[in-house]
Amino acid sequence: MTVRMTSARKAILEELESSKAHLTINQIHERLSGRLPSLNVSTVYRSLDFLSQNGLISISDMGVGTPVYEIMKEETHHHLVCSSCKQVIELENDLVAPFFEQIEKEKKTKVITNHLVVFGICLECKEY
Amino acid sequence: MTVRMTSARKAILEELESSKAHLTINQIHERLSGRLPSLNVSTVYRSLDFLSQNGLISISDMGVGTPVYEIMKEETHHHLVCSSCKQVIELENDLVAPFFEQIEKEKKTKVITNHLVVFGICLECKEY
DNA sequence: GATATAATTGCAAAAATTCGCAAATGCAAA
DNA sequence: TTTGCATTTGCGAATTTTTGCAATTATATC
Repeated sequence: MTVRMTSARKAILEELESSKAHLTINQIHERLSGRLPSLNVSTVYRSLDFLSQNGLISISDMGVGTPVYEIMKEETHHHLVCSSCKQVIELENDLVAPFFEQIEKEKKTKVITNHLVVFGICLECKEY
Repeated sequence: MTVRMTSARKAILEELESSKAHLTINQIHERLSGRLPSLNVSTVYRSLDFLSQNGLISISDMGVGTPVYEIMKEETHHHLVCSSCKQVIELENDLVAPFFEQIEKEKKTKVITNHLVVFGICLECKEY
């Protein structure tokens, strides 16, 4: 089983790379349809699945209804999402890394959650 | 807007309560069709959504393809899922609570993630 | 470069999930 | 208990996601 870097996969990676954003399936498909007019949605689904299985992109539920996809760089990054206003707050690696290390130590495992999403209520929403 | 405890919602809660397991939508619908023969799938979807919005159940992606639902008790509980063998390992609250407290302190937020799922590679799978 | 072959894609059909709306049903107030 | 009414449900249709299979296309080998 040899892995192929096909035009669909390459285009998806490039799009995620340049936009540096959380994109939904539809956004990805739309943005690519100019370049690859015959690109089928099912191929987008399968490609995203493949890329995430291989650690090149991350899939996350950010509470917007559908999962969002984003490029994965060396550095992991994590978010707190406000369940009320949907605001996304960054969780610095310094905050998360010690927690992962603790899990690895106590459970003798290797944590590979590259994009942790924690839900909560932000400061502004708490006040009301 | 008054909230109603309807027969569908009650049945779902009871089923999740007694099975104390992570169940998929289909499992829930099947198990309830004896009691509530005319229960429609769309009602199951809507009820699960309602119950999780109101903090009575939790929805989690445990890496099995579809989300799983489970009853929420006072105590939160968390899991480590092995991406390779899909084994589910418990993460004790003592391990997770300090992390959440740290987030709350630094970000002035209230964390309401009642079922944190962290992915990784378990001890057994690491050895191969 | 050309060729062989297994991995990937497009397409159409199936399955899963969501949605609008009229009918049914809990709950509040009498 | 009964009534009034807003919430919820079932149903059918729309939309989204998954799947099987034949055609296409990347890559390894010559």
